[in-house]
Amino acid sequence: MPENQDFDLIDFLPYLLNQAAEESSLAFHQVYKARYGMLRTEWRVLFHLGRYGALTAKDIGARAKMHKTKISRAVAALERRRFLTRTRDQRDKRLEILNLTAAGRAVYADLHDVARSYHQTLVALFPPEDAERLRVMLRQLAKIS
Amino acid sequence: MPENQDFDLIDFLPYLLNQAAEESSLAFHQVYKARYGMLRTEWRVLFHLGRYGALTAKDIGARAKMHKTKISRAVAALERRRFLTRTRDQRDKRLEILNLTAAGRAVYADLHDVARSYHQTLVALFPPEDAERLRVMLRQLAKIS
DNA sequence: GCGTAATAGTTGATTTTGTAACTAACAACA
DNA sequence: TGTTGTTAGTTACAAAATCAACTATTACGC
Repeated sequence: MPENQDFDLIDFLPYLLNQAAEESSLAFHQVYKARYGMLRTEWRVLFHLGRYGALTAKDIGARAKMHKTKISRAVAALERRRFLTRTRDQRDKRLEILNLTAAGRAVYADLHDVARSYHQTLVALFPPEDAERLRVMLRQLAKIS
Repeated sequence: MPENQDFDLIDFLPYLLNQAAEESSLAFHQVYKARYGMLRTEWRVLFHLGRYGALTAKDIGARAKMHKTKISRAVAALERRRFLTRTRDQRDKRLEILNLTAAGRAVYADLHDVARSYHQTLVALFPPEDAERLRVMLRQLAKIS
């Protein structure tokens, strides 16, 4: 059984993904940092709440694959800025239901627009069909269903 | 000019790339952590030295897009474990030429093999042609500055 | 119901990263 | 030559991530 002796670590998929992820995150990261002083964790929490509506920290953790301590601190930071509110679930008092405030939704709308246009410039690097295949493959690798 | 109103942040390319990168790095990360107690920065430095031979910290920074302080600390850690040695360049005494020791090369060979087989299981998720396109697209995304 | 295990979320201690200031060596040029 | 600017690399301090322990609540087995 022939081993592929040509394997080059420079093409190691996790490494390539990392490089592409870091490079492509950079420009957008500048925006939410400069405009709203947010960290990546905070942007992610905001994004999930804006995208899916009311969620608990646990829900966000499951969807975004973020550790609960990161979420806890991000939620606290967003609450301090009045971008979200917490409501104790009366059925299960361990749960906190998180909701964006009007201010939080405005930030979400703004960043959503920036993200869309940035996404489009990235995707324009490739023929539409390839871009679509990339999307599907990345989802598969991320195990998002 | 029609804006694409269907844009869904869940398909935001930097986000997808991040998720895919993290998910796909995980299993390999466990290996170098468990076997050699290495951090990701240390593995990256080792990988570049194993792949390209003698380099300076500056070279590694340019190739891996790592910040010099990360490299400095990773090099110090690898030196403590006797995985590499430093030699002052006599032409330019600011430069330190880094070389893997025999022990370092053995670690590199081991991890290279693990990476290769892991890479192959990942790539096997896709038809060869798609995998190749993925590789090309990721390289392109990694070069955006 | 009672005791034990599991879950949601927070907090504190430790580790790692990021930022900026620093040393030492080289380069450019008057 | 000497002054100024640049580069390689380290270190100190601040920010953030990770890990473990903790509280409060719910679920399960009996």
